[in-house]
Amino acid sequence: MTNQELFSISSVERDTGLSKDTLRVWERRYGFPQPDRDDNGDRAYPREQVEKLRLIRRLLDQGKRPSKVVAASTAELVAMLEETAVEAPQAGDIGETDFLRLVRLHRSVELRTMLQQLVLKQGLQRFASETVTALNVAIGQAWVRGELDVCEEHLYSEQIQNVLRNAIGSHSGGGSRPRILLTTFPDEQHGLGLLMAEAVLVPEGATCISIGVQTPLGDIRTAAIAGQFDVVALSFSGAFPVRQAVEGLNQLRGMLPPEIALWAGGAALQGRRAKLDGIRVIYDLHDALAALGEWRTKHAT
Amino acid sequence: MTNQELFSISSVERDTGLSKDTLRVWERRYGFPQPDRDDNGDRAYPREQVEKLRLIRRLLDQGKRPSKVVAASTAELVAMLEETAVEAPQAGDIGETDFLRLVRLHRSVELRTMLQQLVLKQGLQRFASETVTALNVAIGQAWVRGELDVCEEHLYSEQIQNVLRNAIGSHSGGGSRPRILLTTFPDEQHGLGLLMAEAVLVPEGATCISIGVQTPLGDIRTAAIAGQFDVVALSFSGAFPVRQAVEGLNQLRGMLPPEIALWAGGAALQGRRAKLDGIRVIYDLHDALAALGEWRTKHAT
DNA sequence: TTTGTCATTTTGTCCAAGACAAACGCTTGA
DNA sequence: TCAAGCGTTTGTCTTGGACAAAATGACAAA
Repeated sequence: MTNQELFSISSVERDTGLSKDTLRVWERRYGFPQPDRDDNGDRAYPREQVEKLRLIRRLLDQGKRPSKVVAASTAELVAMLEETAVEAPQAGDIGETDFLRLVRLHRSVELRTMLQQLVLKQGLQRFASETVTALNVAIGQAWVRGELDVCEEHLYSEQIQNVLRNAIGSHSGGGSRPRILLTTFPDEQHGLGLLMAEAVLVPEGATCISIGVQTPLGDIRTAAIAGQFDVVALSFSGAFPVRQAVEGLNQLRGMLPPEIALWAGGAALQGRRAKLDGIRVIYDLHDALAALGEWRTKHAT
Repeated sequence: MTNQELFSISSVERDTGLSKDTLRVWERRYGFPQPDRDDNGDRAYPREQVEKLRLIRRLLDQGKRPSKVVAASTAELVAMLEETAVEAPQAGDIGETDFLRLVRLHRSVELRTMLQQLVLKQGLQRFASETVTALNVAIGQAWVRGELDVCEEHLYSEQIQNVLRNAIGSHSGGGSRPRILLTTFPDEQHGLGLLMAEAVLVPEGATCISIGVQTPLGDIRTAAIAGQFDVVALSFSGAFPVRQAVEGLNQLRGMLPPEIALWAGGAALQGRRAKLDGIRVIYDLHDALAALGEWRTKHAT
């Protein structure tokens, strides 16, 4: 499968997140990718094409259209990526360069120490809402520039998780209200947003229960009712199709009893607000605090 | 997509882990599943067929052959599953019934408290190597019996992760040897095994760095060398195809410099030992301790 | 009894080209 | 400024055939 420098269509599907069908139809329509064939007539993708596909994937996630990018040259793709790169919000007390250096050099222990010190210095809430957000952007950009490999991205993600989960754990709240259920829809894989939300809400005394990613709608409803939750909070990464998010949210709103609030946040929803009756859209992590305040005002006994 | 009680072929692929191709070819060959069709002529799987597919998946993971199970009735499947159900190892200080009750009732806070108390009482190592193992089995069996839904499985997994990560974090070792890199192969999604291994090894003073799941082989090599690791440890869940594991391990062994040890553990490897020259197979978590001892003896200065 | 080789099923994945609905982006009209 | 209409783009689903890798079973040799 991973022989030498050639990848099967399954490997490419896994590595790029593009379905086999999509890969085949792009080849037919745009002439790219154009894999070799092995003895069996099966597609065999050279490494460079797979890497180009990853760049394309990135651009699609940013909203570009396939017809504009799939046929473009690698140089053009890189140019587009650097053009659309948002300027990173300042990471506050952290030298972004130093940070990236630690990730790139696999200095995992130092990386973790540094993150933990930041938590202590800034407090959990500010760390999650500002620093982690900024670091995510920095990592994303470095990835676009080809400065990181998969493994380094993983390392970063693991260490952030460790630090956040540890810090959240030490805030063991006493079960006060509201009780918030955190999760994502079935097609969403990224769970870091949930952890960041938890990090902001738990210090305020909310009881947060995360049930991880990819929960079917019916199960969310069951869990929310059985667990006597006050709020169900969903997270959507930038890659999540907006349409699907809106549709699913409205459907879930109809399934939940009206006394359970529904919150939705994440990159996919930034700038959207229409067609979401009865749903509180969370625009950033500070806004999550505002939403919590609103809920408490409304439910003050 | 998830309208009412009907699921698209994509949803079923996601929920069961069976590829679209497999679903279609089973329908052609064995007459099951036999989905309805929507207005567009697309397959629309009723909920009960999806659930039956999950039972089948479970049996396949246990080594049954598709021809024997795909055409069988639901009752027969359940019978097979209960027959092959291994008797659960005793969970030690925990009433398994009590535990399952907490998961099933979504008493997440109590669940977490109970787990944390167990860690304190048993110590992290015994907790990970005995209790968590037993609980995993209990959860798996309850799931087969249809007593749990996806969401409850997620809840359990999240809470275990929280407790383990917290406990590991408080053992912050001082960077002593060996330095162990923990990860899984690209097709492996389950990361709990990594965390359990970490929980056993960290209290012994090893420096464990987990880079999460699904790391390409080339990246593992790069990370191992760049991070100056002494050991690379891989985890394989029961669902992982043995053949692929052995092949990948041998390939990785060839890519790594000989001074870096390679350890492999997890349900998929239990009972295997052939064709793994230069690889230390870890049969259970106690054995991980033995492997650590061996390494230290060999590298004593 | 165990071990190794061979032939025979079984089984998952891949291919091709066509079809179509949903989403997009544009223009038009209020 | 927003809503509605209309081509165009685009991902997913379809069918049926093909084939290699894996599992099984039969048989011979150590």
